[in-house]
Amino acid sequence: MQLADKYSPESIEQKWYDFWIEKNLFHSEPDGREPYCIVIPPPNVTGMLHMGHMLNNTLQDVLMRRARMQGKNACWVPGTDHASIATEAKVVAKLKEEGIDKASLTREEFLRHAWEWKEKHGGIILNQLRKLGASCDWERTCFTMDEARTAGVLKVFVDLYRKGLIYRGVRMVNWDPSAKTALSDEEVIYKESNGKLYYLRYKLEGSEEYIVVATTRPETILGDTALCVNPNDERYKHLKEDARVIVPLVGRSIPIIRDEYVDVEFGTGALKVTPAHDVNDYMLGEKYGLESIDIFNDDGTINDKVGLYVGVDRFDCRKQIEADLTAAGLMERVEPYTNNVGYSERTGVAIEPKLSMQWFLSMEELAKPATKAVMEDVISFVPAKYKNTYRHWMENIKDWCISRQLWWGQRIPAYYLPKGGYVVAESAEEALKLAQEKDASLTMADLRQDEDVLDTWFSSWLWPISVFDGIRYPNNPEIEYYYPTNDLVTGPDIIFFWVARMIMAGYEWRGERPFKNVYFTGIVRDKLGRKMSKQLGNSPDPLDLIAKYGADGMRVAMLMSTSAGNDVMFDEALCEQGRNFCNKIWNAYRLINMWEEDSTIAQPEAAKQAIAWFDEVMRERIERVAHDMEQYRISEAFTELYRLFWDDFSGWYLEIVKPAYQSPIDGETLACTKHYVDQLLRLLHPFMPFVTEEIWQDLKPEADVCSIVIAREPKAERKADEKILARFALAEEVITAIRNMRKQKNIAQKEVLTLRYIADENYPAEFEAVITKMANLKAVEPTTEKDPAAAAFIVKTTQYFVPMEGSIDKEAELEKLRADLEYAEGFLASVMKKLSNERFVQSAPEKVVMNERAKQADAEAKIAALKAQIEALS
RNA sequence: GGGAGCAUAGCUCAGCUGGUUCAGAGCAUCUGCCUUACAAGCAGAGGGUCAGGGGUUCGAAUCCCUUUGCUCCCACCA
Repeated sequence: MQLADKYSPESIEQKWYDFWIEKNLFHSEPDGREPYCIVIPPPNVTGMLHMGHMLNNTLQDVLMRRARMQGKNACWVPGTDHASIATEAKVVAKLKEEGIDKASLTREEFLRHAWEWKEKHGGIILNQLRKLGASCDWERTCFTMDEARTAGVLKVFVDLYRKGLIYRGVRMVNWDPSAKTALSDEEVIYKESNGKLYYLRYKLEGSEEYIVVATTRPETILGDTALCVNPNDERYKHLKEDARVIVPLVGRSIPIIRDEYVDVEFGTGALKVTPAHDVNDYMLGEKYGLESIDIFNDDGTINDKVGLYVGVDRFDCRKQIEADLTAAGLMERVEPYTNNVGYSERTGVAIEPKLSMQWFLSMEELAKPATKAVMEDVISFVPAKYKNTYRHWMENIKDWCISRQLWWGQRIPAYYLPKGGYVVAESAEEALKLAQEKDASLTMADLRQDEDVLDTWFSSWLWPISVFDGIRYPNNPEIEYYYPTNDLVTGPDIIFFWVARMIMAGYEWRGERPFKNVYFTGIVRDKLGRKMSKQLGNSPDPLDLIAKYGADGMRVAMLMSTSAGNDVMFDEALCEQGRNFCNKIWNAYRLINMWEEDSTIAQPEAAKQAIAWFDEVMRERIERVAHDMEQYRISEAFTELYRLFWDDFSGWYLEIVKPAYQSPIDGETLACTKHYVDQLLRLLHPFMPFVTEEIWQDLKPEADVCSIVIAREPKAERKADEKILARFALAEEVITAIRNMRKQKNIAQKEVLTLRYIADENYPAEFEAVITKMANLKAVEPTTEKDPAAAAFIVKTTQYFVPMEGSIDKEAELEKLRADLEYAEGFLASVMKKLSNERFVQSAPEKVVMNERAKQADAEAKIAALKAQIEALS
């Protein structure tokens, strides 16, 4: 086959992906082999691929493809998440564009629109993953809200309810006034905001005295039902036990209560208490039996409870109240103030603490086995530093608010009865049966299902089980075979949302961990260190990058810059490097492909030597890569292979065995070289699937294996011979020294030279042919005498001379030699200092001391050689 | 307020149980090459007080303390 001189990914990637699908190489069914399974962190069904997905899925694909090549039954389950709030918000926005108000629709109508939207946009993201080369088992694609998953969720809800872990009640929750739903604590993000601290005057009833109260939220005075001071505060000791104050503007009379909760140091030491709109105030309200006045509508506007500012948005109201208080002389002063305000993770609006009726899941018992599993490394976290974070959260876990006031999601399977009370069941039919046990006269029409849906994470926490339908059918062969899964690759930002809860669910419904290892990736940042975001516009479209540099190039960029738990500073230059590497691989193959075999010619000595060496290099590198991968040092593993291919194979091996232009190559060398290419491609394939497949298919080393996807990973049958590697390194040094000399003395590479050496044990005689070829020498000769007319250098302890035509610059040579000598002597001195230290010799391990003695011997030999050369020259 | 982590070449980072693979890699820079696989390349070179200070040790980039600077997580005194 004629190959183009540049690798062009666009023409081959689709071809091979289609081929893999056609051959069904990514599909897995339970069989006798060892399973290797990853469940994908399901992206939002209507989402688009971003750089974070790229990183995450590249890593997963590397793990998958490697396991597959190890002969395991590899199964990567893809899917999407219905993402209740995010998707509902998108659908609402889209309807609004069309002039449709959500409020004007029935639940059924809205859901029809939502499903339509899902059918249209859902799955785009999964197609994008194919472009990356993701080897998912697409036949297994799941959706958190499809039939099987939904049935599982309902079953779990009923199960937890019957176990008494799910309860319903009025609690202070995080209210999102934009999405008009409650949120879990995890969905609230606290950010420092520049606000103001307002000092308001509360007039003491029956007196002209004012009590000044500091607050950041003056609009909540509408809901004030008490004022609170610390009982030990001298400033307020004069107040009567039953003293009352008048809420400014509102005119309501409220009691003054005394509680040590109030910080004397803060503000004026007086606190206004609004039980409906502040968590701490709520607790005070409970304690002292205060009235709770909810002043907000669900959308954050003021309701008509008080009759003031009705319908005004909370932030407008704050401004108006500030003005009105000032006008009424009730505003003492206003100070700038920085405090933390909670915002909704999804809609970005400020959260309103709100009392409301919600469903909760009691977490304490669920957390126990899950905490233990991680702390005892039954499930191991990579990097381990996240164990602490995890433990802290788990040990202080709060009940999970699982109800959402949305329509897009799994509807809570609770059915209310006409005369009060409710039943919980997986279906309306079962609910009716339960209801009829209470009251035989009830009919379906009497049941009213709860309006709320469940938190999205209430379905994703079952993911490793539910993708195999293991909730509904806990003994089915699939779940028995694939569960527990092996690795989970995800970001640390969802450690609480998802990872922790999956672990809890795993133990609750399988009595077993859901996965063995969790690999936490970092966040992808731009080269300035900023998080990539739509708002900043600093996030490149990954598909553009793939189009420009190829999927393999893109994958390399991700791999080069990542290590577990560390953020990725993304720079497009990395993609370029990735693309260049593809091209390097391509051209190395092109070279080999051009060679013409002549089985009658003898194998050159240099080629024999190169093969002897490269066999060991392969062994060593295979082992190192395996070792790195075991520890999830994926970036390091890849870098090893990058250097192996580029430096060792292309830079050294190929240059050594390369026949002269248009000369044929001997059969044995060609066969060996092709074997190396085959091995290298296999090693690289998990990282760079497309380019390796393209070349492998051309090479066809195994007639009965249709794709490199299912070819076996190379193994080192024994440990590498360290001595051969070390000896070759000496030869490399000699070659480099000669090249250096050419450069310094302006001798063209083409000009052939002679090398003389004074033989000793550090002369790599077994690689003499390599040296001859790579340094372009006409002869290599042993000698016993120093040649003053030659350029000289020393490698380890061996002296080398390159006779020069014409004179050499004696002074320059001498200067260099003297500098070397000085360095060597300094080095020897530091070694001797250690060795003459009795305590060192006594306390250091024998190996270390031996090493120092070897250093001493080497340094002494080198010094002797240097001195000899200096003498010969001067 | 509590906790965790980071600081090594211009940039991004390795450096695993303290000791010859200890000061490294890639990118960038500089020099010389369009040498018939690859200029998306080849051959070379320069560049670091391992954040500052102290300690432990025969020996510290590595362990301990401390200062400074940055990042993240948790908590939320209005």
